[in-house]
Amino acid sequence: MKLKDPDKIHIIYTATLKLVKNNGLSALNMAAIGKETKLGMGTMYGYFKSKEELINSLFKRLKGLNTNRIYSVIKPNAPFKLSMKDLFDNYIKNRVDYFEEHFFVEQCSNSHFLDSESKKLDDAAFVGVFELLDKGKKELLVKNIDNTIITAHMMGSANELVTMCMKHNIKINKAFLNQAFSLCWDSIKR
Amino acid sequence: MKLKDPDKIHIIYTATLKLVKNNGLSALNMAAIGKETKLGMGTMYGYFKSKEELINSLFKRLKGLNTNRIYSVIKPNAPFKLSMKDLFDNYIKNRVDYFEEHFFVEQCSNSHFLDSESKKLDDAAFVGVFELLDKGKKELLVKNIDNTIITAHMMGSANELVTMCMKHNIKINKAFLNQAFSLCWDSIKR
DNA sequence: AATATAATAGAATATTTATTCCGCAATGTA
DNA sequence: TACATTGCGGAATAAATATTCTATTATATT
Repeated sequence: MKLKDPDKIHIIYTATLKLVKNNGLSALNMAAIGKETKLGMGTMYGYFKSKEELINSLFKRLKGLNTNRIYSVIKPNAPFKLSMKDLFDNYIKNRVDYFEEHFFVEQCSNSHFLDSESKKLDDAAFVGVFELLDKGKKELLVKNIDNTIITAHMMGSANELVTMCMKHNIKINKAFLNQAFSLCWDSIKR
Repeated sequence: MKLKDPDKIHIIYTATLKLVKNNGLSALNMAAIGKETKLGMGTMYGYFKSKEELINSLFKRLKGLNTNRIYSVIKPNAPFKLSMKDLFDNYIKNRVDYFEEHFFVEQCSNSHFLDSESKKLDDAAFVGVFELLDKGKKELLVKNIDNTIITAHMMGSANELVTMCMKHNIKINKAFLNQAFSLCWDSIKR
């Protein structure tokens, strides 16, 4: 007998990300994935029982990966401002390096494709920032403003900066990161 | 003879916004619009020659409306910080009051539905902020950081704040606006 | 009120897209 | 090498959706 090719799922994922980046989630269809991967319909449906399952499966995988990647950078006993800067830089670097993935996740978040399990995952991403902010507040380094507001402010800023850079083809370097972080730091510092 | 009902376009627009808010752009279909408006297919196709034209027509209308609404609040000779605060408050109020409209615009921006004309419109929205920032820099009130970065920072922050409020059902009041603005102001002030 | 014209509803059709099905190919096992 | 089993491609089918068509209705004009 023949065994399933362990690479095919990855191949399908990669093609899906590329297609969504180029045409948006709303234009994604199985025929296009088949063309891009050079796989037959039957093959794809051997790995995913529907288009919806494919989308949700990829979404969940990416959510997990990205959450790990982002927080892994915080060093346990580093001073607060440094942790903040590491997190900020890493977050932006991540958004750029894995642009396609983030774009896909964003498109899914506002679509009708996500099942309830995926939607849950979609929420629990900010926890690590909250913890860090609490530490900063304890040390009287951070304004006494609700974590939700501060987090929205910083994440929103970071996301929009990346979107803007991708749009205008701006290369992100140290100087850029320092300027961008200085805006965020000055906004939250006590 | 009978004349076209001048309200129908508006009725179709309203239903479209509602449906996209509830189910996302990718789930929008003409049958659903027909059901929501209680109009027949033929009627809708009397006003729009295709689904694509309907989407683009609504997109263009909203882009124009919103750009006007946002900048109309700036008083010509007000001091810089006050102009900034007015703009900020008004922008957020606008995002909340016209949530459906902004959501629709956002969904369209990342879809394959927009024609080239719509895409152009999609860009030219930040000009007013740039002008204001230049004024602030001339008065040495604003950090000497590229306008694009500052604007992305502030817009990103404002947008995410609104998204967050809508998600957690947080009511936006004066205190909230002041806190949110204080973050932004401290980040850009020299 | 009668007529002509255009709007309208919704069924019929065309188109697009998801999913299934089946013959063939590949490869583990004996 | 032969067999059994499962993977695979892609045509066939099903389902969803956009668009057109036509009989009917409404109303400006006379």
